[in-house]
Amino acid sequence: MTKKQQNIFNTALELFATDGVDATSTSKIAKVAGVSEGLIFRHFTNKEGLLQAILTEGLNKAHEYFQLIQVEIDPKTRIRKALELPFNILPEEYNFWRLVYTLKWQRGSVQTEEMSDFRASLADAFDQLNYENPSAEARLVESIIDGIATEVLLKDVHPKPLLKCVLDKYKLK
Amino acid sequence: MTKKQQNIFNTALELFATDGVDATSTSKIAKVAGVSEGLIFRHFTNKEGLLQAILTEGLNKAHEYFQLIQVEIDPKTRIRKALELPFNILPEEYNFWRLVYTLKWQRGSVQTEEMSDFRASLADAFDQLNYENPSAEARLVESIIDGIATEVLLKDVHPKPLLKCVLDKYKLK
DNA sequence: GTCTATACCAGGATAGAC
DNA sequence: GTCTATCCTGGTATAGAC
Repeated sequence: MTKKQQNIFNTALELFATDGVDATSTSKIAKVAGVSEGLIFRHFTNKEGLLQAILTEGLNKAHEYFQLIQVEIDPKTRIRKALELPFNILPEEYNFWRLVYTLKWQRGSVQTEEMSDFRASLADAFDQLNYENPSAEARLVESIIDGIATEVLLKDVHPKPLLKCVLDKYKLK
Repeated sequence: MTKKQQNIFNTALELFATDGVDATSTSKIAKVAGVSEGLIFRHFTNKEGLLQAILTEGLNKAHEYFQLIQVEIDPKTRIRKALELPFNILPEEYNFWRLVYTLKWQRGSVQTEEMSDFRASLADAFDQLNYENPSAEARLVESIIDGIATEVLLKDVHPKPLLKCVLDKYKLK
């Protein structure tokens, strides 16, 4: 990736995340990135291509995080690490996740394959701990993660006190 | 509201919710609603006015739900009713809530005034029950509600098993 | 790799007739 | 209250020069 290509990539991510993909024009991306509009299309074919480039790059990284949790053998630790996920989002990753959460509502959730692995490994953990309904528990954890992530990404306050409350509910600590 | 005005209102809500506001053109709304495009502007001034009309109508109804919870005196019942919220969304209301959740990510959450009342009444409930950090608990409940609502609205499965799991965490039954 | 110029179309919005 | 016709802007995308 050349310098200017990176510029396009980064400003597009920023603008897509804050204003939404549809509300972000290629001309604005070019202007903010300090680049000619034509260059966007040279490098990324079209606006959709630019979006896809951003998504695949970010999802690869994200995939690693999820993997790190699934390899955890102790069920309690696995659940705890999952619940800690939204509290460990790095500031550099905010834009990406805001984009992902926005897109959920229009294009359907991005990538379902690795997410179902993640859910399965959570259900397995709850099963080991003899919870009554492991798969429901797994779905609940996912929902809680989503809910807290939303709070973190939108309110921009790092809500450490919340973590204590959640872990408490699961008698982890 | 005349018949056609209602048509515009309803199809706009539907399209806004599924495709997003920006991706929904006034011409498409007109076409689907079986109405001339000009009529939209006669009735709602502009696209933004149409959106606002939809939002204020829906938020008034929503406000009532929240009020119903806040008047509940027993703290346990109040918390339980709050947590039940996402499970009681009516199918007719799906589009509205999908729209609201979408807009969160671009325009900032719609109306913060009545929501902070709601949060305060939750914190108060936790306070009465001698929880360690009532305000954090209140925020957590809100996050859980948001997370589950997302699950309900996007996956379109009514996840009753989840309810049992959540109530369990709060020792409500 | 990058820029300028430009084609082309679609979107929001208005005017005026019925 | 409703429709048709139309204007104008701005958005996506391409061509060709440097």
